[in-house]
Amino acid sequence: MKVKASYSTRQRAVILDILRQAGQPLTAQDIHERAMQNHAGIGLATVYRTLKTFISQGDIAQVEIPGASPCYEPTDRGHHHHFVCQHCRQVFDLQGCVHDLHDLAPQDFQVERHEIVLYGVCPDCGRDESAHTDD
Amino acid sequence: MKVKASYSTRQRAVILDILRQAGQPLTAQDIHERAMQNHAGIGLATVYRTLKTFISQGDIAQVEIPGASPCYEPTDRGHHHHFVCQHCRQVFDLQGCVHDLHDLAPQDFQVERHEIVLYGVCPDCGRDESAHTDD
DNA sequence: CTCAATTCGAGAATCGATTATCGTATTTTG
DNA sequence: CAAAATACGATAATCGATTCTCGAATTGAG
Repeated sequence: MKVKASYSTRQRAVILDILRQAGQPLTAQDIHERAMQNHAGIGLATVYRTLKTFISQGDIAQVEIPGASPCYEPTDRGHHHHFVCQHCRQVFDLQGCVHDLHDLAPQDFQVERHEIVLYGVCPDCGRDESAHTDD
Repeated sequence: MKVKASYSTRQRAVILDILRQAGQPLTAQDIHERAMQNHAGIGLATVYRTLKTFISQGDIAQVEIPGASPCYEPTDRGHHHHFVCQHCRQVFDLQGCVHDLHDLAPQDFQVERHEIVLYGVCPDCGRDESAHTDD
């Protein structure tokens, strides 16, 4: 059973690059839009196909955030968590973690991993907010 | 603008009761199934309609968990978090919380709330697992 | 360069969750 | 109990995310 060959294409390079440059998780839509801007002509289907390929190769991970669309990010960023801006819906990476986290579960639960998501207002939107006082 | 009246119906009582008895967040499907068992004849549409009503009244809250279907739970349980069993996909309530959590975000982010989700194996599935050693 | 393998693009199709539709049934009010 | 307001049930429709389809284009080996 030989592993199916994998061609290196412009599209794949672009998508991986976008994700690496981003510094924050992006949705498939985000990636698609940026790909269209930077280098015209990448179909949404291709974005999904490519993400899938990279995910199975372990280069990219899907990030699911309650209240946000599924995002994708490179796997080389180590353990970290996320912040979701309730204004612009963007997802940001956070550094660090907290301990004692697994103690939240009773003894008879085996905890294998955890997710932490902070919600609030990002710096950009915070600036707007103080000006508008809207929402 | 008067607030729309709200009739008290068998269906609403049943749904709220199911949710209160459950002790853990349930999906709309879960609720529907249990409602069918306990008291025949509650449509899925009614489940959603009723959840929506209760949510707007503040009696029920929707719980979104990455990797799980949207769940619903009574709001009278105070601040708590959740555990998702990677085997049976059930969502459990956890008591307690951790501090220093909001420090994860840089100063210029306004943190308003947070979510913590632990993933692992629940007691029931852990028992099975040790017997089968499968998965 | 040539050919076979692989990938692409655009749009249709699918999927799970949720909402809308509409005729019927139930709850309130008096 | 009668009438009006509200809710129900079954199913079709919708929604966002993702996958599939298939003819055209690109890539890698020789």
